[in-house]
Amino acid sequence: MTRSRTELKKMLGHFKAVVRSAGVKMTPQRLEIYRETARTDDHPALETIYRNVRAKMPGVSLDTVYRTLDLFRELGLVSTLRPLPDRARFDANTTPHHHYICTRCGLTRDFTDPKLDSLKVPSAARALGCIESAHVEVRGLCTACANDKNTKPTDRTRSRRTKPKLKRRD
Amino acid sequence: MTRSRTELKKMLGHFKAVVRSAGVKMTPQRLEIYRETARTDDHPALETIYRNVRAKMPGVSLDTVYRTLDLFRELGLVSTLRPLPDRARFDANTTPHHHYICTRCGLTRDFTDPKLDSLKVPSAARALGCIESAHVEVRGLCTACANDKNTKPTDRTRSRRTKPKLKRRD
DNA sequence: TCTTAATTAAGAATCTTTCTTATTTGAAGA
DNA sequence: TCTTCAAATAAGAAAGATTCTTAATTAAGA
Repeated sequence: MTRSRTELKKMLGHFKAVVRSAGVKMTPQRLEIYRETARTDDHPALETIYRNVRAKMPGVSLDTVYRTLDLFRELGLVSTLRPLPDRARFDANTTPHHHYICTRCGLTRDFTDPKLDSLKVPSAARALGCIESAHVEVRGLCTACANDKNTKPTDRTRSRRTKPKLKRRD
Repeated sequence: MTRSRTELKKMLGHFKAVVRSAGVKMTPQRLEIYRETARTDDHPALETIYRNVRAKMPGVSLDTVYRTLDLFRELGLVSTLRPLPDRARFDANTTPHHHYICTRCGLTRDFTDPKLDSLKVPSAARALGCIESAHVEVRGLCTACANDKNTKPTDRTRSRRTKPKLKRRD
């Protein structure tokens, strides 16, 4: 679903303000990658973004798209439907429950709550198709990560790319 | 968190019943992979399961773990924290909203609902760490997939591995 | 026990993600 | 506007994750 012209303009304005105040450079690549990500509400996969950006800017490298989307995520400009990077995780608990996920180390814990279990799926969702399951996903910084800056990431074999520190202003 | 012996025994019973009624073979590899997945509620990544299974059965191949967990998912014995296979998807909408995800084609749609937006995070979740966000994830078969058995998967470049059809009994 | 289709191991192939290096460039200050 | 330089980029290599191919093994029904 394509976003309206006015909505897109508003988002682009916000994008530019965030980039400026974060003290990172505004490049044509970043502008185009943001524009493409914001163009629709389809939640495009990275490969789709890459393909569409290249149609306009043939020289853009795949690595730039990875780096840029990761930067956008740090700046809060985009979110990902799962913590990136992470792998699929498996859950043998087939009873209704919900998840708490640490955005830093990937720790994933079940929690239950009677009120949430009987959660009503609104008609806006039911209109999209049949419902198989509904659960709440809570994200945050787990206690261990909050306490210890050096906690080892859980269940993650690959280390994060080293990035230059963001110079935050104001 | 290790599951209690009684709970594990109950889950193993369920596992065996499902395998039998689905008409698929019970193999030592499957039993061990299930046992390992059900042993804790840590939501292990595939690589963790593989490592632990190999400690007991050194010959098991990585491919078998992939195939087996995918089978378990089809049988409803395990769920994954994201539809498998899929890639990270990006979302430039930074306002509160929720997601509907089609388990077949990966279609991902936003929906909003005032009641869900003001969703209270229960203390069971708050005990695990600080809260950055909370949203509802609804899964099901989207209208297009329900209508058309040949809908093309959205935004997925790789085709699923061809699998033998499950012979369902009863 | 015998038979056979399902399942597996092994390794190759493919795809995804990250890293290294050399080059280019945005933007702040002269 | 010009200069400067840290930040950002392209290109390709490397590493890692996932799937496929093939041949051998095996679970489970006859």
